Amino acid sequence: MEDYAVYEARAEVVKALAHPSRIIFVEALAEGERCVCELQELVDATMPTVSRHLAQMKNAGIVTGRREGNQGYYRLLVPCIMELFHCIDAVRRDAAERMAESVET
Amino acid sequence: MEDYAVYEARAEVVKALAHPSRIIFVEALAEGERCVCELQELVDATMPTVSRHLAQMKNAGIVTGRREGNQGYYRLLVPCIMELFHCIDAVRRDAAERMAESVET
DNA sequence: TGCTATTTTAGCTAAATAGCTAATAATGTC
DNA sequence: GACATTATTAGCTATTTAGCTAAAATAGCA
Repeated sequence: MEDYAVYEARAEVVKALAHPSRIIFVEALAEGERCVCELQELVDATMPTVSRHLAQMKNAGIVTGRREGNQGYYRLLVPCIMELFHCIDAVRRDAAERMAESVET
Repeated sequence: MEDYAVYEARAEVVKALAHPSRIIFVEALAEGERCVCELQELVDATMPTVSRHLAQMKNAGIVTGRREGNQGYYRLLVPCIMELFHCIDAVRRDAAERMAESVET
């Protein structure tokens, strides 16, 4: 309760990952820099929507953007975020196992 | 785009962590099982609100709950989630450094 | 300058999330 | 059974988030 700001800050970063499209972007950016147009092709959304997602991720400090010519490029600032997804996939597998068990029981 | 469901599922788990109170609960539960009343004391919210947060986390497969007497106990199912917070704190430190640099420059 | 391509911002609406109070369950005790 | 305690669920309102279209930047090129 005392340094609640720390938890709010953490939540901001987590929120910046809490959307299917943004997770897809992180996964793509983990392999290297991508331009906005490439990222758009990965999801079913308009360019403005993609741009806003990227802005949110940038604001949270997850990615950084640069401009080259008339197109924008983004790259992942924190590769360790990929480990999170491995962890999450483990969570999901565990949940699936518990479901299976409870059916048996 | 083809197995979009995987990304939606991941997003559900991430969303279940995307709130200051829920992050506080995860941190507390990382140290061991806690009853609902103990968790409530950690945050500024009513019992129903705490209960809903815990239900969401349970639904996402992050925690599991049991009843003993007339009080409920929860425990963390996936300790690796704590690594996420270390990663996030690193993200925040990096962001702070970049801020400092951009001021100098 | 005028035109095109790419990205971002503005302004709006619809949907999701978070919180409360009140009501209901579930247990334990007298 | 009556009552107290703890937790959950229901029903509601306020805030936040996500998406779109339209408009505005930004950069390249004729």
